[in-house]
Amino acid sequence: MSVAEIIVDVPTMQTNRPFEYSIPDALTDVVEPGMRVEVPFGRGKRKIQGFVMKIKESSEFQGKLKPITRVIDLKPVLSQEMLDLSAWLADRTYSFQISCLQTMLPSVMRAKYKQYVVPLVDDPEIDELLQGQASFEITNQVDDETIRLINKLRQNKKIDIQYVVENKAVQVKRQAVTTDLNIIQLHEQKSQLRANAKAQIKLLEFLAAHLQELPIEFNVLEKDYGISRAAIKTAEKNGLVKVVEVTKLRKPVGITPEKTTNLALTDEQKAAVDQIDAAIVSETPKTFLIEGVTGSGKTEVYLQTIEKALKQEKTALMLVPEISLTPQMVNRVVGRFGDQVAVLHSGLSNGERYDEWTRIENHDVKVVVGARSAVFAPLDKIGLIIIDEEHEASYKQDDNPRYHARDVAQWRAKVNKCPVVLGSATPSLESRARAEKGVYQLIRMKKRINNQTLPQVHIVDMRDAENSAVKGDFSPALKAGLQETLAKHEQAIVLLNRRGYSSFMMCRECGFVLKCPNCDVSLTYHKDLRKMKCHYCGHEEPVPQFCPNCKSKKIGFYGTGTQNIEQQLNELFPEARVLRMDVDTTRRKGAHAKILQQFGQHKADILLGTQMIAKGLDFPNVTLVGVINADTTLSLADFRASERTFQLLTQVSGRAGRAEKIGHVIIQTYNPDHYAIKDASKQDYETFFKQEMYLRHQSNYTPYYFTTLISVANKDEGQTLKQSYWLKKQLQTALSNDAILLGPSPTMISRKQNKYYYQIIVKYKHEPKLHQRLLEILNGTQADTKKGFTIAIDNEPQHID
DNA sequence: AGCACGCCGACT
DNA sequence: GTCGGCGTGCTC
Repeated sequence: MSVAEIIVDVPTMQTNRPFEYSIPDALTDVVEPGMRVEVPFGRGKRKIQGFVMKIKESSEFQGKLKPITRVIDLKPVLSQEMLDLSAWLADRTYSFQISCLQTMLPSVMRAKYKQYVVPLVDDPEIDELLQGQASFEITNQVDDETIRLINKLRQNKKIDIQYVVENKAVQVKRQAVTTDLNIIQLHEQKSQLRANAKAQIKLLEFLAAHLQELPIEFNVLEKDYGISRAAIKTAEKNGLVKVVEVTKLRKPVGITPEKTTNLALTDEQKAAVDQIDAAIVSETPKTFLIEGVTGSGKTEVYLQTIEKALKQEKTALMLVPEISLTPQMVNRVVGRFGDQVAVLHSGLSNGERYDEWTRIENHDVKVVVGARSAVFAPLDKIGLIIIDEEHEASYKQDDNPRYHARDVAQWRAKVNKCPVVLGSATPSLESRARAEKGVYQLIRMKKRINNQTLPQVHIVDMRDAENSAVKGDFSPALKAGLQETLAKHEQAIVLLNRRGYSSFMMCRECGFVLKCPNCDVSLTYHKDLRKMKCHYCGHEEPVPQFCPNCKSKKIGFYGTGTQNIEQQLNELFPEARVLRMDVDTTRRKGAHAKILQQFGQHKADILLGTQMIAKGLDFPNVTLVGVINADTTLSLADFRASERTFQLLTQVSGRAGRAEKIGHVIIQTYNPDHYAIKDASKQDYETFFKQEMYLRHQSNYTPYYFTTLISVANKDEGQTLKQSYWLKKQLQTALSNDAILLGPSPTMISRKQNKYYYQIIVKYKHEPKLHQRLLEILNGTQADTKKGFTIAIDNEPQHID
């Protein structure tokens, strides 16, 4: 009898390993690795879902193996590649393998557990509970008293509890018509019908004409061809047709764009395509980094290399940040590859997402475009993986499993023997540094296609007298720029750089920002303590009354909202139509795309928004981009602050004047001399890279050091601190003297949902014992998790807050 | 997660 | 003495 190794759906540290089950005779040859099965688990009668990882002939287990009770899938839902990936991912992200397996599948495929009370004897108490029903479902809304009653009844063997594992994924089934008759038989049958059987004749004619497309759904026949249900039923009764059920995949609505063909390539594009094509053909799993200025035509390179992969009978995966997954972007890919493309974006309903997943799994598509989680698309024989805007922080998932899509892509590339292409105008420091070391192959694209000129960038020094005298947030220069743009009936984008809700202190006189003396990051204000604090080392100092640099009293907290700016715009330009795009106006599904569409159709003159308007949009009529406060990201208490600022400003500047009109960019800042702002205004990535690398080196940050962040949360602050210090000690004993251990320090919002948060940061170069120790810590603190401790380990965090 | 086992306090 | 609190440990 064969045995299956199964990862069970119990997300705890102690069950984070395979459990063995016997495969009953009836299921031999049915159970395969990658299938989901139902198994009994624990002492009770509880049944849970599990993933079959491996099948073997015998077991070492001392004890009696329980049998698999049921298979949930007819065929495996995960390939061997994905099963292997789940193990690697769990280890790397310090998460449960079951969570990794679950995240690879569409959310509707997550098991749903139900419990029912089934009566065993007649009893008045049971009757009251059942209310005349045959069974009673125990949901989490059942009150404690009823639970107690149920427990009592169970102990007295008066009732039983039945566990049901449900698969939520439901495909829409529709009735359809088909026939066994061939075309000649259909014509024979038709001739035998009475002349007044009009509907029957029409049906048979229709079938004869559409034999290739059978089965055809009832509702299509009814709506598009006027053939009634009654007519079909009659034909079925006479044995002319058959009625079958088809599973209809919900194809997300979308207008199929015009078919496009390859564009002519510039020399730079051609060189890029050639290098990548060569790697596709030779099946070399290396990583390319395309550093291409905005407008250098990266997308065309992606499209033509995807085409190459398809020509090699391979598939392709293209990842794009969620916010740039706009119709514009999608249409470019769908326009080139038509219905061979599946798009996975957040706008899909769970059902639609599942259906797209099924289409990929069935090999109905060859190209997948999607955001972060699309990296788990069930594609076979991948020939190319592209990650556009590779520097985007959203490629890292910020809850468990905390994976980075880039790492997963590279893992899959190795298995599939295919290249990975990372593309960005502003690569992340990590990636660019790896290219420097020759780990990645660097491809630079310095020229904009059609020799488009770069926009003219004006940096406005907000410390100047004429600017600091202004009441609102608009400098005279920006006001004049907007005025002029409106007069020419062109459009403008106004960016409010607002990230997080940290409040830091800045002097409006000299631009000085209060920083930590040890960590070189800005101090943030902690309301509860009324003090300025550092997130890294925990250093704290009182709130200054005057600027430590210039002694001015104009030092204060910094931060403005989009609504406030919108109001100012309305007052300054009452005739202008302003569209606001921020978290409030884009909460509804599809709202984001709708706003952009409206703006594209020139239904507004000014688009006002936060980061989300900076990404990959192409509006030819936009000739002015204004940045209200370039410094906000700069002053974040995060070592990536300069990098983020540079990226944002470069991206947003690229939005202006993409057509024949010259673009203008106006950047308002209190730090006009800061390298991130200066370099961004010149779109000079290389200079920025060198400067930033120097500073990262000075202060021991990524990419010179690896970072791991360990955070603890608990309702009791004292307990949290105690736990944090214990953790620090545990880490210390595993680390060499070269590692840097920071904290524990409270997080930016040290209290969230009545829980206190503390974090420890480990910076290291080579610590072979660290990984093992972190796993031990997770195991050792398992019991504490039950007591309300949340311990999270984040490998290479994207932001530290 | 659930469930059992087991060791302490407050009740018939 | 026993009922039941929840703290601890195991589940193939």
